[in-house]
Amino acid sequence: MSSSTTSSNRQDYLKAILSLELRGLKASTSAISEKLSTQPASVTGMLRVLSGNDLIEYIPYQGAKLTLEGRDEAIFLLRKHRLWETFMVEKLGFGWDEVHDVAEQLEHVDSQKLISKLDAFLGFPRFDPHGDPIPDSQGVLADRSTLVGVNEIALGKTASIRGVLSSSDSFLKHLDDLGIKLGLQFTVVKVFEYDGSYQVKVGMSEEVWSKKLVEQLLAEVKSQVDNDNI
Amino acid sequence: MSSSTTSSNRQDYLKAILSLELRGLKASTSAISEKLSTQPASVTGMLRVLSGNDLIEYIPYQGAKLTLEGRDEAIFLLRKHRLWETFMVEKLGFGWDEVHDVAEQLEHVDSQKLISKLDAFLGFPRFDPHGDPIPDSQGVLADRSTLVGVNEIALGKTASIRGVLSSSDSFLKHLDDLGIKLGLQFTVVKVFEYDGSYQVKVGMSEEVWSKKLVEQLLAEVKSQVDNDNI
DNA sequence: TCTAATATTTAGCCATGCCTAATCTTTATG
DNA sequence: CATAAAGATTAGGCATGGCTAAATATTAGA
Repeated sequence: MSSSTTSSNRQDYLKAILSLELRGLKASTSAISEKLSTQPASVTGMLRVLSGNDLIEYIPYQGAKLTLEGRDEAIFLLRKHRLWETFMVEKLGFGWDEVHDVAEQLEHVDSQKLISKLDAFLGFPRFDPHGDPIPDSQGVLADRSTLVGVNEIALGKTASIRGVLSSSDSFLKHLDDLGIKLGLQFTVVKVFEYDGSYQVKVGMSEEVWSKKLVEQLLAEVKSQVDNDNI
Repeated sequence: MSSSTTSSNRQDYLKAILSLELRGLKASTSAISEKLSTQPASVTGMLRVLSGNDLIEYIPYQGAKLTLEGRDEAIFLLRKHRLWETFMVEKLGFGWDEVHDVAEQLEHVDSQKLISKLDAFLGFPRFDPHGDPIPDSQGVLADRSTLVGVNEIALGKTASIRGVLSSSDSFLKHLDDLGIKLGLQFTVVKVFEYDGSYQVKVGMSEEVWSKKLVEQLLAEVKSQVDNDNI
């Protein structure tokens, strides 16, 4: 189906390197080893292999850089991961804090056709349940700058949740407990400062969003690079 | 998620053994090796391992038998395989001749919860697109004896396609070409003998079902054991 | 700049699963 | 029942991808 011949294992390395590059960090041996929970010595061995396959450029002691080919493959993994997460949340009713580990497995299923059909089935979503952009079939990432923080919404306006800036399990669980889901429509009822930060009261029910929640939602879009859901 | 700790590789062995047992054959070294396209010597090695894990009973030169535990695991694989196939055909619009290989990968994804949610999403189907029964969450296989062959349907009656008795790619492709899909409703217009076999003309369009098709659909349910879609 | 701390690589090993060749067992046949 | 053919197992390797310990580079601090 797909032309990929890279093993699931090696794909994990490509993902780890992409994740580092996306946030502007150097893909050093130790950074990769930490991401994958392997020993640095193991990473060195794999970097040699990936380099031999022209998936990365690797100079000893200097870290790794994805080649175009390696980047394409890593982006496709990202696409698969985020489409599967979207599927699980939107269609199967998973909580968005539950889907990462399973998507981690699903993304290694090798079939171009499966993914393009899944994409169509989901209505070609541009963002996943965490609000992270889903690469399209050409590997292009949507621009998230069209999204605004909750604090930017005028009083009385109606909007809906498209994503969050942190995908820590505890935070997502917290949102679930508050009844806040992806796609939820709400009206801004009141915005006020509290304890040096914002509180936003919305019309979806009587809850006042917690301070922590608002902080997360207020964060600048550029802080997104800290959130890799890869 | 799932309690399974059996590697994908070993799972393939369990599936192969189940497939043989379901059709009443002995799970001999050579039979397994043929199913998996490995060398007999490799099978011997793996049977030792599986036996050590109490997934099979293995007596050298005597073949393998699944233990209860091994059988449960193999049945769960069958369940996953057939649910994924159903998903791909019913929801994603795949042809039923295209889904086997991908399901082969998807079935190794390890999450009980994913499968029970998928099952619910599909409406707890009892048969997959090939008409093979899908084990329920308790591992119980539905009884296919409620299905009847096309020749058993009285003239003028309406029925719908629930499955076929052969899942060879060429046959499924042939059905697709004729516009015959799972769930298709039709009315029996005419049944007649031709060249020693049956032809059935149905009201779905002007096609006369081909001799080969009719033979397949006429076969007795008990011949199902020849058809393993595992 | 020289050294100490940190990062990286090399060397040597282990486990998983596969393979071929050689050596049994079992089964089938005269 | 003896023996050949067929089937199964053991022995010895190979590739992948991990690990630890030891050696070597790089970087940071005095």
